[in-house]
Amino acid sequence: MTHGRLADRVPDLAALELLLAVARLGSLGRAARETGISQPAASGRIRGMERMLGVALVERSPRGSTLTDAGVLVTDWARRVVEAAEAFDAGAEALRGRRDSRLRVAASMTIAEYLLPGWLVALRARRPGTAVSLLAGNSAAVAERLRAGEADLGFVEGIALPAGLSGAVVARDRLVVVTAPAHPWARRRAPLDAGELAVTPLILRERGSGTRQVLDAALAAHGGLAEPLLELASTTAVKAAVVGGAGPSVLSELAIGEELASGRLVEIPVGDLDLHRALRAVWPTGHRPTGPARDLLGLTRP
Amino acid sequence: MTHGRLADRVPDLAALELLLAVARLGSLGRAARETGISQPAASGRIRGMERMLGVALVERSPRGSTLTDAGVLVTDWARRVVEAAEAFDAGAEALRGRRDSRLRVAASMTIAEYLLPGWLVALRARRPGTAVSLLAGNSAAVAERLRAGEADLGFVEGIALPAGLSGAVVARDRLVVVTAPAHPWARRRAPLDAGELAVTPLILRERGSGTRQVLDAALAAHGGLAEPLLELASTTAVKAAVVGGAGPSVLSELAIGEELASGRLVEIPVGDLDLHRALRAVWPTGHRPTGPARDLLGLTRP
DNA sequence: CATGAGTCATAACTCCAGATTATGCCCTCA
DNA sequence: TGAGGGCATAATCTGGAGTTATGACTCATG
Repeated sequence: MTHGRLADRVPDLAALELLLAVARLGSLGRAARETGISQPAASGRIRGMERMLGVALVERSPRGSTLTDAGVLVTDWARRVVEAAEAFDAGAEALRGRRDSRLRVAASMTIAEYLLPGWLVALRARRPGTAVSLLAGNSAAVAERLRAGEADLGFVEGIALPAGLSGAVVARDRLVVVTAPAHPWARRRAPLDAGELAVTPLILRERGSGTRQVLDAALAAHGGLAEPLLELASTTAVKAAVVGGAGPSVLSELAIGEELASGRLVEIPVGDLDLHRALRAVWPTGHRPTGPARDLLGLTRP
Repeated sequence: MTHGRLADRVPDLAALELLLAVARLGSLGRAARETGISQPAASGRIRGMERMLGVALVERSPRGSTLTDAGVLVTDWARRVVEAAEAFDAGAEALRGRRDSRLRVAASMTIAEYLLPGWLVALRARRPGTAVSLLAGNSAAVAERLRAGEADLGFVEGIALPAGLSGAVVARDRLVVVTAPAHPWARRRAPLDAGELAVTPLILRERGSGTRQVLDAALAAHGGLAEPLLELASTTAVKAAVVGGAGPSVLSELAIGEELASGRLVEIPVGDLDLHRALRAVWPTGHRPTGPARDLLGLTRP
């Protein structure tokens, strides 16, 4: 980390949105109007970004503004930030949503964290104005909500479908054995085998997490999981412990994309074990999703 | 899009960073110290986020603060925003970098847009303080810089290695035929074949883009590309035109992940055409990368 | 050419979000 | 029982970002 806070070196969201608008509309004034500020304010903000970044972003001319070469790149990077912010917003809105929402979703943590916000952004684009409420919990809690009629659609990551529920696979996920790069396993030439994994104490989430259930079931033939090395409350805490070299763990590939790409974590292949798992949308048997629930379901498998 | 600007509904980056610090450190005061503000300021900011989101995020107690259930979710979503901002920051810093940087990188647009920022974040984590400068252009420009000694490492997406350069494949990419969901091709049952693709006018980037070269070469046996329907200057403009229903296009899968997931674009399978392409790191033959260039190269294939 | 409709920049003023310091209460632990 | 860590409230300050008003420039057009 360079010294100096990130916020001092990255323009705020309003400025990034403004830049996207300028790129799209080709004029500071039009972008200003679209974002609801005055033209001088827009001009100033863009100028401020250019000063902050030390690079000219837009070419101003008496008949409009176009992006410079650097501006094109910056705008693309800005778009990623704005997209992440949109996912945040969609998720937060659902979290705030009250009981009377038109679509009440219950989802397991992994799905709520990594997949649902994107789906909600898409739903918002396709069916604007759909009020969504979100409740996150483990598979049992999701099933309970559905059976009690307190949720219209659920998402779970277990192996078996909870009793009384029907479902459809909406995505696949794979559990991955990971260690810090310095761990001895990272230097193995032969893949790990299931027996070794079963006898090794791992860093895991608390009992009841979907990840842990699937893993335990997959290792059943080898005696099941060893007693955990550490039990932590959140996936993030587990990742931090593994990166810190505390020991190996098994995590969803959804959770570790960034860490693998940057080399902070290393994947350890396992020879004789299939750790794929299905992520399912679920609903009470007999109550096929309708209305907004059906819309959302439709989005999850393009 | 809901009315009301995104920036009014998503906390600013400083607040999100603060939240991550609270999650990590378990105390408002410690998080405040780490982020360089006073404890009351931190308390106020968190309170402000909770008011903005309408959800309690942290459980305050006389011996520290821990995240609520909702807080865990929000923190995870916040982390995505912060990571995107870090990529933005790393990219922007490189863009601003001057000639005397320790590592001068030249990259094609696609790589500079989608892959390089992540690599730079990782490089910064592993070799803090490496000054990087970035220059983006097409393959020919990258090759020119390298031969002139004005860049230490290049990244290109062409088919053939430019003369005088050696390289190593660092990633693979696939070109994808896409249309809006309403386009007739989206309702086909049989995959498209190369002959059809070759005679169909497409929406494309301007001549000279790596994507267009690869596509033209792949279709050479079928008479090459038809005259384009539209020629646009940026990938973003192409995407917007396709989403708007102007016609089909062929784009890198790196560029359209979000649009495919949300259903704004539809992938059209092509039966008899392999549109994979290699993304390569390149350097002048005989000058194997050393120092920072070697560090960066090492990061690109974990 | 003169005019009007675009564009963007500059200037003067206002205002509030978010910072600071100072302080108090609460809990825990030695 | 006092010390220390943790959080909240209160009073105050300030700078960034907004606003309106205006001017300069370019271009299409009658």
